[in-house]
Amino acid sequence: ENNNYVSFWDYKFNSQKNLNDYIPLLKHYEYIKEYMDKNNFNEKFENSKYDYVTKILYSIEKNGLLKNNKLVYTQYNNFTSTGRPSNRFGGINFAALNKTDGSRKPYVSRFGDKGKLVEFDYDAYHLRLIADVLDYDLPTTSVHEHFAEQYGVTYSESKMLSFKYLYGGVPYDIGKSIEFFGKVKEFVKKLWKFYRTNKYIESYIYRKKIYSNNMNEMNRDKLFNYFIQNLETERNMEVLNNLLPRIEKYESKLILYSYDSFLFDFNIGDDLEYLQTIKSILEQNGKFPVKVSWGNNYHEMQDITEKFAV
DNA sequence: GCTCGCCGGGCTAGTAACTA
DNA sequence: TAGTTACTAGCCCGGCGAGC
Repeated sequence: ENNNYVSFWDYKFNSQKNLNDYIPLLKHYEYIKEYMDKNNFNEKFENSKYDYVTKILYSIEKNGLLKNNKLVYTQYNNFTSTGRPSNRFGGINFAALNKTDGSRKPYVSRFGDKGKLVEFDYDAYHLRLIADVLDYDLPTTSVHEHFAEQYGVTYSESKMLSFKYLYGGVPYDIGKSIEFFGKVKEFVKKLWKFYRTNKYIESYIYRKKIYSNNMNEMNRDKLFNYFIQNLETERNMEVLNNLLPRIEKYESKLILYSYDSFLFDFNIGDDLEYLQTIKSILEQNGKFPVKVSWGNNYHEMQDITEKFAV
């Protein structure tokens, strides 16, 4: 938000009571008025799906993560402009935990030597999501290797190029030579045309309307980014809505949701059956393959995907 | 009552993390 | 290409006291 006093107080004095003793009421008025003026509140909010989105995110929040012998909690905000929940609490942005500098090391299992942290990561998630929308068959093996062969480059270069094409636009020659990106290009074009004509688009699963009068400086690639992040979030919520009731009876807990990955605090007593149930539901009959890793802490995770090979 | 200068809050822009 | 949160630097400007 533009009114910086809110973020300032939240950052410096988030536990301070009686804020009205310090902040004039008119400052609150300025903040709320500015927000109301900028946003369209005329549309009635009728999408009941969001009731369970809130419940799902709460069911993750309440489990907490064990850090330095005490539980720390996260807080999800699912009303972001992209629809993708942000996640922070107590000065930590959990979606931005550094992977290499040891920031993740203090997070361990609450079950001690009878527990492990287990992470399920979707392989090339956005590429597979959009392939599903386009009804295009991608291989169940590594997507980035598949495109590396078509581009004639290495695995890491292929990953970089696919991201570039997906979010920065598909070049003419790539659209012509690689069928998948040709279809992506066509889809992005149609989506943009619909948005320009109708002044909104709908999210793919919940049919939530995204209105142009609530968006700043929209362009074709940005719109596609919004569409795909909404798709990712809505599909994840559908999957979690299916998964959570099935794993309620176990001791293990889902403790962190990071867009294409799900972190569980696994009690070894729950056995392989628990992990196989999760993998199977996340993958949806192998349509969205996941990689599995585990470790004694969130920094030192080891790939164990092969242990699940049939 | 006017001017000047200090102080500190308001605000913007930017960086660094991470995600796809 | 898009997003979020945490945090910092530095400029701008208004409040206020001192001095005349």
